[in-house]
Amino acid sequence: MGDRVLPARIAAVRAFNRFYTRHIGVLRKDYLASPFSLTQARVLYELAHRRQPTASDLARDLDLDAGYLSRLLQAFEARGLIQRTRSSADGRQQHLVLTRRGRRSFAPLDARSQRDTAVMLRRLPPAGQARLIAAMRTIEALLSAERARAAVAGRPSRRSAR
Amino acid sequence: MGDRVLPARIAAVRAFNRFYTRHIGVLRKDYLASPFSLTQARVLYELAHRRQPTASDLARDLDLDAGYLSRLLQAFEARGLIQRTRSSADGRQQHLVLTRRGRRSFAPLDARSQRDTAVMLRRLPPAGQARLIAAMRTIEALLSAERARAAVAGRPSRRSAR
DNA sequence: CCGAAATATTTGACTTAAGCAACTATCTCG
DNA sequence: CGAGATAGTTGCTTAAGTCAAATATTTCGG
Repeated sequence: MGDRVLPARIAAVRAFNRFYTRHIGVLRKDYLASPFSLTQARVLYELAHRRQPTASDLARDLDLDAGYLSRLLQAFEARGLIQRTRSSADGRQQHLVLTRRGRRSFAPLDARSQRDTAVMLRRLPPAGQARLIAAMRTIEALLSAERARAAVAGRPSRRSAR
Repeated sequence: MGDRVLPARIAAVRAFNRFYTRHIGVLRKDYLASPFSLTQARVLYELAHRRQPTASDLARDLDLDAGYLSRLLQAFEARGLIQRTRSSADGRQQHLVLTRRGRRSFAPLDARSQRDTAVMLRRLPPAGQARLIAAMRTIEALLSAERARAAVAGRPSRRSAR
């Protein structure tokens, strides 16, 4: 198993990771005005876009510690943002749903993120926008295909490499 | 100033941001084995790749709190990883340099990140690698041009919108 | 050159985020 | 049934990050 990957390519990927780390950090700052942390916002986003996920669904997909998430959800419930109902199929799990109030709280956050993204895009000419998005799609496609391959390579039938 | 940005484009960008947030989170995990946190690693990286930056250079570029950074640097100095010398040009600032020991400590971290990136790239066919990197370059170019434009639009001569 | 305002860094006090391990309640399956 | 798995909770601890006040220098108008 030789190296075979051009150093320049490695450097380019790492440069991008640094760049985007910073970029996402900037976005993170923008969330600061809201009453939610970035992690909370990510959880709310998932809750808003799925049908009745369980806590472990969220923990797995957002890669959050179960204990941390549990407390986070407790706080959401205390604030009346979500409702939790024990699964009838499996009594250990609970299905999570945003309440009307939860949706109302999340809406401005989502709207703001949408607006900020629009502002950013508007600074680019339409052709630039298209190129940006095409590039993003390319990366997503390549990296997720890559990750699938890695999973197969890792172990034939395990759920995650915890 | 109308909206004018296609909703599908906004959604695509936001999807990518979520995707990459997760992706970077995974990378973050990989750093856990090292004796440095992600932020520490980022600081070390900057120290390794610049000539005598000041603390405020780092704080600005990595978007770190000055107080937090100050303590971080103190710890590095205590561990003998960096040396700080007061600037002769401006006595308030100090120039930071990695010591030999600092470089030695950083080397394996850097090597590991390099190796991990290589592993990831190796899973893609060469053409895929090229497409990935081209896409990354495209995004970097578009977003940094965009940011420059935003700065100009914001205020004609301010250093940052703190 | 003086003094006000700006800048770089430090320090103290505090809040929040996150991680780990142990524990309870359910479920699965031979 | 009984030995693991799995879902979620709780207690405990540490790391990360924030904020404000303080100190030392520098800059610059008048």
